[in-house]
Amino acid sequence: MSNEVHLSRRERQIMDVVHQNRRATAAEVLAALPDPPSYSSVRALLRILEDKGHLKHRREGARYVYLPRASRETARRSALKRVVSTFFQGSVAQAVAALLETADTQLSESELHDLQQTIEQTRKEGR
Amino acid sequence: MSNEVHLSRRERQIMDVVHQNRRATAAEVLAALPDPPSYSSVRALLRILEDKGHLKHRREGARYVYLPRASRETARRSALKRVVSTFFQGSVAQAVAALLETADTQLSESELHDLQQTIEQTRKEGR
DNA sequence: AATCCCATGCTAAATTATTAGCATTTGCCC
DNA sequence: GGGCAAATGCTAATAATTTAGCATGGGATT
Repeated sequence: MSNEVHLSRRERQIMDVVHQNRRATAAEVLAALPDPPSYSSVRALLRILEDKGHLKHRREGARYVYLPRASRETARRSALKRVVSTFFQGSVAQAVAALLETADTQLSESELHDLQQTIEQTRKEGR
Repeated sequence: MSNEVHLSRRERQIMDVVHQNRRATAAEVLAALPDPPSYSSVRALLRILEDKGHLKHRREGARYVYLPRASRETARRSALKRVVSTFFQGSVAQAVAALLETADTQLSESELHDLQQTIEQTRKEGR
């Protein structure tokens, strides 16, 4: 095993499922995986991800519920950071602009309003 | 070979390098890779990525320069989309907010101004 | 045009990742 | 408490990825 920070294909798919659901059992992961392998394989990978420190689990009745070990905030930040640095040459402003220009996302009036507030506040805080 | 849309670990690393630089030679990819393998390995992977349709190359003097086959816009959109759906439950607004709150990014006054303009325009366009 | 340097093409071997099987454990319901 | 259903632990086989070696070709400089 590479034991690096970089996940393998399946490992990443599984982490994505767990992040998307916040938490997931082996059965849930299996159901959400593309080209799903056997139940057994999913469990093996969950164990590997836990060994590597990416997941932790809690017993819940008879089964294990897996959760990301890193906080939601941390995971979000690092995912965004990667995208901004890889695809936007580090420009947060450009990334935000691209998000806003995404055609298939309908931002509600109130969401837009909130964003303006956020930006206004950011400006005032002088960052 | 999996031939799926999902890239392997090295494949992904290499695509990231190419995206970050917009274009890259084998030597440049090698220099940018973590835990760099041999030159030969990098070239093999570049060829695989080309076979899979993720990269194309141009001859430039004696060497090949590799470029993403998908347009920059497309690549950006799909990267953002994945992050938003995986980590933000599909909420673009939350993703934008998170980008703005990232502590280690200094947004200049003028960038913030531009963003406000963009949002203003988005509101006017009624999306 | 010969030579040197640095590039590529191809292929086989080594390493990692992925998979499923079987044995065992756990919880629940009767 | 016994038995059933459904979970986990472990391990070995298979498949995919990753690697490097060796042969070959191109281009610039002399």
